[in-house]
Amino acid sequence: MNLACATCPVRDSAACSVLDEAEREVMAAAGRTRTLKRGETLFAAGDDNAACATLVSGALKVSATDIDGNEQILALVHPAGFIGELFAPFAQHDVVALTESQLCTFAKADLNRAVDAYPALTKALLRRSQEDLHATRCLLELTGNANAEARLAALIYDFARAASQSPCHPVAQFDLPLSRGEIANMLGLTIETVSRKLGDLEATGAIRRIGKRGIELIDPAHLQALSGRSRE
Amino acid sequence: MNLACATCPVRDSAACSVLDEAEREVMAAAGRTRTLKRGETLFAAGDDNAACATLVSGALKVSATDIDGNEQILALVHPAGFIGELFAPFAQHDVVALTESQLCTFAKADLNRAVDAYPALTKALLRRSQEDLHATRCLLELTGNANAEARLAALIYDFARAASQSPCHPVAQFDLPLSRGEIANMLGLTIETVSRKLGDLEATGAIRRIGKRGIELIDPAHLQALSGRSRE
DNA sequence: CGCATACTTGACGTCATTCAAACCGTGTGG
DNA sequence: CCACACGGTTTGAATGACGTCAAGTATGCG
Repeated sequence: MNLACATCPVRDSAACSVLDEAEREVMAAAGRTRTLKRGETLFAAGDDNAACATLVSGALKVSATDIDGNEQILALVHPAGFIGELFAPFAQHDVVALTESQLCTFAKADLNRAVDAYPALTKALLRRSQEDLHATRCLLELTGNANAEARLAALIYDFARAASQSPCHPVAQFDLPLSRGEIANMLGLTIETVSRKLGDLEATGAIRRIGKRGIELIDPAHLQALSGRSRE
Repeated sequence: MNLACATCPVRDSAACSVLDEAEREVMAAAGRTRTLKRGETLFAAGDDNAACATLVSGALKVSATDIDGNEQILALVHPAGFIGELFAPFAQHDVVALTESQLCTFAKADLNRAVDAYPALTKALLRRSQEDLHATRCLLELTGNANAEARLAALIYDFARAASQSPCHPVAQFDLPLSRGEIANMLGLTIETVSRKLGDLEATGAIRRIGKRGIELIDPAHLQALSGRSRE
């Protein structure tokens, strides 16, 4: 199936938005759309020829699995995000869909050709890569010092902002995109601790839980204070 | 002072190595060399117009400081490494010299011009950025699950490999580039725990301590096993 | 209805932190 | 030369936060 750039929801925000019409058509001819259901993997660590992709809709997780089989979530990918290790011969991590997701995939060789042909694309990918780097460092910062409650507060606050249209204001109510286990894997905690601290946050009036996944922000300022992060 | 690319030790490995002679001369005209003593900062979080730089010799740390003044080391920079957030208006983190270091610095505007003019440079920076991203994710993986001993074992093993010329074989003896406090900040531990676990590693015969900073690898395989990482 | 999966809750154990004191190498001044 | 102070490090004992193990409670699906 061919790409439908004309109706693409991330047409103006993904890396390919910097291309002109002609360039975009060449890319579209090389790419393929793909749909992943929740839990399906785009590629796994060790795969050679792992594809590159732009996420059109849905959400992905980038994760590593250690020798004992414990998963650690290293990053989340939101729509317009780019996946792909252009220069590594083998994939370093697993990439799995968190929800039903649509992607534009490109063979690594094709994308490398595009990078050589279209400098603006390279620059756009560099920009995304630096943003990814920053996001990863923020997560590192969070899991390095903070206690369980602060980690959870920060994650909830981040999700509340990600769920919002406006870049900086959190939305009042949203669904967690991650299961308890995934939250635990992301924050370096256990399922039980996540569950308990969620209970604590609810008891102190910072949030309210709505079903399993739903969260309502009762006291966003308190949450933000707990998370120990003023700006960002 | 102007750049002396002809005698530059990272001439063939830094991002600028992809430039041809003419391009390199233009870059050299825009850049300045700079020397930092241990503890001097290249730029601090919040600086606008923070410079970009290639590290020629020495070592840097990238760190964040939280509200209580706790430092967290997010990355180390080795020679040929590149520093600089091209697209962010303000610096996100602090960058400080760990040892006396030589750098080539460029104003952000100049580097942006170079990126627009030389696609090969952009691609080289993209490659470095993806490598940085991978390194940061490895650190995240380490601090996420592992216990104090495993973190320390992995860090020591990494340093032993970094100190070696050959990419993958650890050197038998080397000096830690970081103080106990910096190790603690990097691994999300306390000084005391680092000190104790170093003692444990010595007691079990994995390493031998030589003075404050020196480390001799007695049983590298044991170290690697402790670190819980088979490949990489 | 019965089973599976995800989540919650409780009791207990453990590892890292905290607080405190001692130690060591180095530089400074008497 | 010695005394002393100072930063970095080591060591010890007690506390506490999070993990582990285990049981119990939804929620959904065949």
